[in-house]
Amino acid sequence: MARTTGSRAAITGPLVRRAALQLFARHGYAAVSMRQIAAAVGVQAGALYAYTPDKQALLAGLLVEHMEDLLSAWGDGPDAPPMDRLEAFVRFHIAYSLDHADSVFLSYMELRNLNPENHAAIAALRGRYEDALTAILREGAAAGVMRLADARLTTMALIAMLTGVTNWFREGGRLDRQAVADHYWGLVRGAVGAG
Amino acid sequence: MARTTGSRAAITGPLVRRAALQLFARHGYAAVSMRQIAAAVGVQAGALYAYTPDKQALLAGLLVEHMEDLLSAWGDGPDAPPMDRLEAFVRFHIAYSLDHADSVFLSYMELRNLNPENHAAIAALRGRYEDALTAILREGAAAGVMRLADARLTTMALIAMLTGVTNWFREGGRLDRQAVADHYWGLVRGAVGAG
DNA sequence: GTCTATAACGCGATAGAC
DNA sequence: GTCTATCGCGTTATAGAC
Repeated sequence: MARTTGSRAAITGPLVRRAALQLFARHGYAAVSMRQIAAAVGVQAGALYAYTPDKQALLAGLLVEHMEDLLSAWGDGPDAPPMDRLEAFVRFHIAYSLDHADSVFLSYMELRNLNPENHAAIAALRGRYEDALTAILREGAAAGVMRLADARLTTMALIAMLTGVTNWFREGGRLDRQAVADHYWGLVRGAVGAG
Repeated sequence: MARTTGSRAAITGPLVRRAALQLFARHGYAAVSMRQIAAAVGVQAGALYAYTPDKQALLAGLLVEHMEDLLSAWGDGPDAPPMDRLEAFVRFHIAYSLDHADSVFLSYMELRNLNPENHAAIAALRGRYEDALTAILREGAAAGVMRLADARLTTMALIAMLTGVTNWFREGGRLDRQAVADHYWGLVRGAVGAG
């Protein structure tokens, strides 16, 4: 068994990523310096380069990690009726977005700071997530329980609507999470012609 | 009549703002240097300070200008029936967002780079725009032609959905602007219970 | 694995000539 | 109004000690 006493790599690594995520989301990738990240973790700037080859790889790693976590968290039940699956998707997407607001915001805002390869990788992962909703919508339309003019457009529209909850929702505000999710589900149900 | 021959202030000023808007939208405020903006305009960096006291005032000016233009472009017809006004809002918002994609993106992404006073000014202008939609929804609900659980939540949800069109719409793609607007209007109609 | 020190460069902003 | 030149500082990234 390897001796790790005295080494803090196992905890410093995640700390670096957590600090970078928070700072990037709050101030923007370009506005955050490696020194700020290091200070948040409690190490010197040079030490960060033991955990990432450079600043952009740090960002790309955060976004890949986020998309993979999102995809694995969405556990669809492919045998359930389409309306049940749609409701589950709506409630899942809202809850996940609110629980991971920093990651969600970052993965919408900082795509432009990725090089082409990293950008393509993230876009592909996002496409798989969108496909999950599109599949539900197509099944619902085929089963006659939803009325859709265009499944792909509806996918993009609904995801934008649901993700937008992060722009205004505040814990302890007029509506709690349950009420917000209920209201969004009502809007979605109407939008897919199942009001 | 003042002599202006030899002075290019009248054209350089707008050029500076146009270049800054494009670069800020493309790369992010923090990632763009005054030297880059100057190069895009064709002057030296120092010359920019004849048009703005500093970099942040340049950003704030762009955002105020955008919100004021948006508000004045939305010419509501308060006497029309609520469903007609809602349809007009949907089509206006989509068209305006696609026509001013850089400004729209910037005013969502770079609020955090404003100081508190500038931030409050922009938020107030945005609130007035949101109020316009909320008013339409409340009238529709009162008239019994819309069914809404919560007018303010619906406002935020619909604006996020409509603005999201800028994330995926591409000129010359599968759907043209007219088709996109028609489909979004169908979604909105269903969402407000008037499907 | 983390430190100090530093290389190499770009930044926002200003001063003063024209 | 625009230029050149410059100040003072911050940046990413690396080198080498421990």
